[in-house]
Amino acid sequence: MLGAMSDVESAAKPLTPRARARAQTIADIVRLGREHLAKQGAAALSLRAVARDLGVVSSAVYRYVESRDELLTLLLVDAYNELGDAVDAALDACPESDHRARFAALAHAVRSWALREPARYGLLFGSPVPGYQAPAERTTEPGTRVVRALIKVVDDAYREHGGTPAQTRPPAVGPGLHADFEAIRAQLGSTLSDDALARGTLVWTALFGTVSFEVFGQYGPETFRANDELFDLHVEHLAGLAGLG
Amino acid sequence: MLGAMSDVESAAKPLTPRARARAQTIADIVRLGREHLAKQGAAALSLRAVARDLGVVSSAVYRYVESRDELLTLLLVDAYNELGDAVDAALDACPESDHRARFAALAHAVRSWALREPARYGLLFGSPVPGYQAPAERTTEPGTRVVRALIKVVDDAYREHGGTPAQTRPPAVGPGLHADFEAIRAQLGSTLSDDALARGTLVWTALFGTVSFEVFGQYGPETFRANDELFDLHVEHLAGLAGLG
DNA sequence: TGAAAGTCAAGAGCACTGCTCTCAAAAGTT
DNA sequence: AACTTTTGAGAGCAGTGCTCTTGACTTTCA
Repeated sequence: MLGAMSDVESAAKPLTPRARARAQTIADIVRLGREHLAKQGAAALSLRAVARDLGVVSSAVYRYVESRDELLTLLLVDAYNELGDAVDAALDACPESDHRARFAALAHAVRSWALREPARYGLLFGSPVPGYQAPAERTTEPGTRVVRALIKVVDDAYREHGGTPAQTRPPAVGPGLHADFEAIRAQLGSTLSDDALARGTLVWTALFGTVSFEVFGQYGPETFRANDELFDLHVEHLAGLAGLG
Repeated sequence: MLGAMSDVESAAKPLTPRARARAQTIADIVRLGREHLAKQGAAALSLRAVARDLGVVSSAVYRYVESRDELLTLLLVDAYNELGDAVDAALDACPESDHRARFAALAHAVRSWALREPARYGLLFGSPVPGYQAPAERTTEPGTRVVRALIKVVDDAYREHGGTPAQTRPPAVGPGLHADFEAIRAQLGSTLSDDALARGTLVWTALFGTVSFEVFGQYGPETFRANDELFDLHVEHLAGLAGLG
């Protein structure tokens, strides 16, 4: 889709009927691919199945999409942009000045999109598809939209009042979550408070989030040379968050 | 491996030569599967390739392993236990009393194993393999070893002195990481301090870690009913960590 | 208008996958 | 020695990505 459309756009000619039909077919392929991706995940994405749904023989789709990996790249960019759009929309609906609310909006936008599109989220942030290497020149720009938005939020906050230290009063735990924590305490024989368990689960998931980013190469190829130091810092903060003085 | 051995063990008979050979063959299959998994990832794991390496025709391996999914389960349990062993070993090498050091040891054990075995880590904590559903009765016990160890660390600390509040003095940033942060600031036109960037990256990865846990179902099937509340709490803490008062 | 150029879908085919079935040989048991 | 169980081989089915050739169609241009 992107490739074909940019070809057409760069030519700046009125679309010939043929070019229109071609762009439409590629758009259809991406749409069907997205549906398959959403249903079964990236590893199960099959060009032949897309061809069947398109009502065409399997070899025909190769006229429009170079390979399965090419389609995967199209879908990757597609998904990154949809997530980026969701985050941008959530931020736009927030007052410029309330930085905490803006962060919360960003976080919730990421989560709702991920829950709505688990397989596509998995393509972006899960284990890499074997044998597939995303072409950086096409994926880094859309792939960094969320981080850039996050940095802007934090940057704005610091520019305004130089980083407020974390509040220490624990946020309130609602009844539903309290019941979950009760069950966990019973199951594991733990005596940790609701607040400690909330922090603990965050430390747990954050630990694996940090490790996953490094293992799956989601920081970007050349972002961090001092990965060990970065991880040590993160562990320090997580230990503090867990309450391990 | 597990199935066969438990059959033999439950019979409590001395191993017949045939049973010995069978157990050995299954062990070989798991070993070869682990090698393939480590090289190409779960989605590319092929029973036929394993059969070739074993020097046997493809249908023969079905005498030992019910299906590809069955082999995947074997490898899943295998990986969980190796990670669990690594964490336990790291904890055993730590003084009982230094809870912060124990947490750091656990974290570093997870990270080194993950970096050593990226594809197997991906099987455990990446996007789910399409069409494969891990049998809970065989995977939950080994799959929860790390969390249980983590909870024990935190529990011990709280039992001893009731949860020390997080220290507020920022940990020192080394020269290597400082250079990385300089590059990031230059690239993004940010003026955030090293400490703010360290916290920011942790917030970033932690956000996606938390979302991934929920999307990929790594909390366990029935652990949290109040997922929304839990996420809100996590966002609160992350906002605090990011310095968004 | 008519021929050349460009574009397209179809089909066959290759090498791979998971998995099932049958059959004969090997191994263990009585 | 006869019988039973276990095992490996091979064929086969349905699926995959991808390539190549062939014939038909559309656009362009003289």
